[in-house]
Amino acid sequence: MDTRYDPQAVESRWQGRWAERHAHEATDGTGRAKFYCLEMFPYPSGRIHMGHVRNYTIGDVVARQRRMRGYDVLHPIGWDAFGLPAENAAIERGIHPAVWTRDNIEYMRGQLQRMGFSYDWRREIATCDPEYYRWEQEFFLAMLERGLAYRRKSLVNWCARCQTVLANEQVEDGRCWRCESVVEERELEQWFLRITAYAEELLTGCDALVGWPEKVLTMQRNWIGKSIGAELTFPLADREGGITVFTTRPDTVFGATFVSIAVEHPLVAALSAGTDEERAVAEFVQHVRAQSTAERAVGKDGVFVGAYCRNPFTGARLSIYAASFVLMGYGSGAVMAVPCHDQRDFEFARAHELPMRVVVQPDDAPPLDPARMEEAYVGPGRLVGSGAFDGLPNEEAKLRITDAATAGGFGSRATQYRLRDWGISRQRYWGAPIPVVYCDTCGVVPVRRSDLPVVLPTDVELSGTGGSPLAKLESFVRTSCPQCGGPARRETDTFDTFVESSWYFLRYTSPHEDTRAFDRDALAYWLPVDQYIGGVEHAVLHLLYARFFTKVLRDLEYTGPSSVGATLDEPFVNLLTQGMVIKDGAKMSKSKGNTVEPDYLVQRYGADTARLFCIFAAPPERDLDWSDQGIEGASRFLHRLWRIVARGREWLAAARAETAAGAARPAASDGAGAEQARALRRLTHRTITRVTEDVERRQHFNTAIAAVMELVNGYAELVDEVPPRDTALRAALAEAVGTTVVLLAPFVPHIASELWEAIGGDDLDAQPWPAVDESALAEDVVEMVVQVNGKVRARFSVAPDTADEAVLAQALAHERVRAHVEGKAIRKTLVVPGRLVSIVV
RNA sequence: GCGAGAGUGGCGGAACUGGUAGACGCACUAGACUUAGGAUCUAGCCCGCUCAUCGCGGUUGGGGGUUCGAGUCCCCCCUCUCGCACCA
Repeated sequence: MDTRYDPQAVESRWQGRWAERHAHEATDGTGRAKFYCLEMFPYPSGRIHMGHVRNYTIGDVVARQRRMRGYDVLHPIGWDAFGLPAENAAIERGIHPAVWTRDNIEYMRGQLQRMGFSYDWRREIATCDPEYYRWEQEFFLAMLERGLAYRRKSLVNWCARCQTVLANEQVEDGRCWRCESVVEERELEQWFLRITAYAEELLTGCDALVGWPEKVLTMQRNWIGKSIGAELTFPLADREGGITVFTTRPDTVFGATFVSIAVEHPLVAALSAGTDEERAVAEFVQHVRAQSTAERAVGKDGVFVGAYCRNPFTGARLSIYAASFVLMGYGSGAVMAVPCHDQRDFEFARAHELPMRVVVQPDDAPPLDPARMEEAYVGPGRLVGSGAFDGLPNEEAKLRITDAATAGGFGSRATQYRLRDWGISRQRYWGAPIPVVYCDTCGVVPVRRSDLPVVLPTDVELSGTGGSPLAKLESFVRTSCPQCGGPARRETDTFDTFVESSWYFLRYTSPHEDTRAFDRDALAYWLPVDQYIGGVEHAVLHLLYARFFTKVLRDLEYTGPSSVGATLDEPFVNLLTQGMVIKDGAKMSKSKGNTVEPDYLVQRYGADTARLFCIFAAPPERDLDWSDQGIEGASRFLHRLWRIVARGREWLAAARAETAAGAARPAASDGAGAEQARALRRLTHRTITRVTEDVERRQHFNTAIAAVMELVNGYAELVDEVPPRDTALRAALAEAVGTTVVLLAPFVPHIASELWEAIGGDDLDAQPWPAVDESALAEDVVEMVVQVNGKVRARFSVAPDTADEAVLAQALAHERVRAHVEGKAIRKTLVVPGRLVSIVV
């Protein structure tokens, strides 16, 4: 063993050995408990960044530690390989997306391997492989059959110059990111997945996700946005029909003084037709519709449509306004306006000089006067001016008024969700084809399952203009109708890439299965994922879609009861969302030019140092501040540990062998040596306790490292080339050093393996996680703190089992305590066993 | 605006159930070893008073409260970060 630590040599040696031995492959049920550890798979963008290093290091620590704990661990990796950057590369540099993606995967795979991540490489998948996406096409067909997938017109961002649809991310200040022409909205037929059918289950399911951060659950709940209220129909005045509104405040219906409807609402044109307002309304509608969503969010404009409706409870005539802030996509696209009890309605009413009625009076405040109100009153209270409902607390009135509306036939209870169905069509080339064809006689026809996969052709021309390259590829577009055999055209849109990432974690359980999507038994054995780790930026989209897909695939019976498992309702039991990597106060990103290249770190310091820094510098959920000195510190620790072990390796190995052989120990151990040995063993076993807790329960990996450093500090000066004469101390040192190496194995596996070998250990990968020797933890003495009036005045040692009275007597006898107590009356004393004595004078 | 999270030394961060605030690391200072070192080792390192050890006082964004005891619990306020942003 060299006395100098050479990370590159150590790392390539062990990485080679792991690959040879297939060291980290899951074994699929050998009677051991399973543990599925998963990190969000990367997009093959070219090279890994520090965010990946951090994410995958955290995951690797968990995976390696659970393996040592005896679990059968599944720790897979793959590539979220479809997506826009590949197309951009093609357009800008003339490289085919498939080639670009494959090359990136090759390079990044090498990078991940050089980091020493313990993946089961046999299970590697890339979502752009037809062997992968064919199952997704099949799921889509099954969803189509069940009405869970459907087609309707919807608005897209369209660049007329480039002749293409733009993703929201490609619209910058309302302009095309590439040619800077103004982006238009266009209505296109799009495919949707009916995620709203699962809104309620996705919402209530959150309650069971106790292993998820509260933050993420809150974001999901808000995203789903359930509102309970009522639908009320306001009959039109002077003509047939009515306007249905959704409200969460049916208790305020007597205070409604007008009705606002969305500019897209079909009644806008119908009602204004033939009135004096017709022209003004048309202009307003056109004006608002030309605005971007952002512009629309600013103003609270509206215009009278020239017609009236009636309050179904009072019969009062209410004017109808077309208003910019009413959304066609939520509720019924119409709202009853109650200026006194809704802030937007209040502002709108003031601006348009519309009447205001107070119908809820707060209990403990002066009565509200509409003329003097400065803002709407939205708090609780009792009803006034509400006919038969006067005097009711408003919460109760919600139910009573809704019941009355139901009885009267003009209303009902209603629940609304903010969640919209998921539009999955992308007018993009580099994605999985949507497996349907369009036939002039039969209409929309699904591709036969036996004809799957619909393979994405590679012989396309990518110019970035003129629409989807698939649409121009005759050999792809022209096909025959599966139903009538006549000529038909293929769908040229591809799936949103979030579709691929919604089920990849299921596929890892049987990635090479080619006759069905999943081996049910394998899936039931491995799922759910025990620990999922990724960036919080996926808190809503990916994590919600994945939950949705899990439930859909359950209902389509792709997953489900089998010999080894029950129904899979939720994919991820525990979720860890790691923070961003920050440098110079901003997230590391290419555009800001503040990146640190993982390759550079590996070359300069080694993978173990990079891993150690990521783990040690911050707890995982917090942002990680990059620091050049921090990585030096991590490197220094590993070099120091190397030197310590190198210094004593021969006798350490011998001492370990002796202990393993059960050789008699206590022979040559004097009082001082025995005392030192006991103290060291206490430190060693306390460290095992702390590290185990930190890794398994608290997931505070940074403090786990701190604990190991304390252990090393505790024995560093005792390790010398010459072994200590005392055999007990020698054994305790060998144990301490061995424990250090084993505890560090999940974090810095290469150097740990090398050091383990140096001190005579065999296969570190097969080494169990250290067990705590409870007897070693026992303290001979405990330090007691004495507080006088809450201030620490003295400390002294006692045997841990000393009676409280004896402890108190000893505390009072302490000279420093006496100095503070003398001449004063003791009002109260308190003994917290093993901790402190509190005296109040 | 709503929701969530966070404010602790010069810095990253510890302190888990209310019980020694500042673990561990970085930076810094002094010394040792050295031709030299940005290597390594030893010691110091929250602030103030004190020559200094001892000791005393103060200190977890600010203010108040509960308690023998509060970074931790409760109330009010301030600042920052993230998410959703007209959702009726």
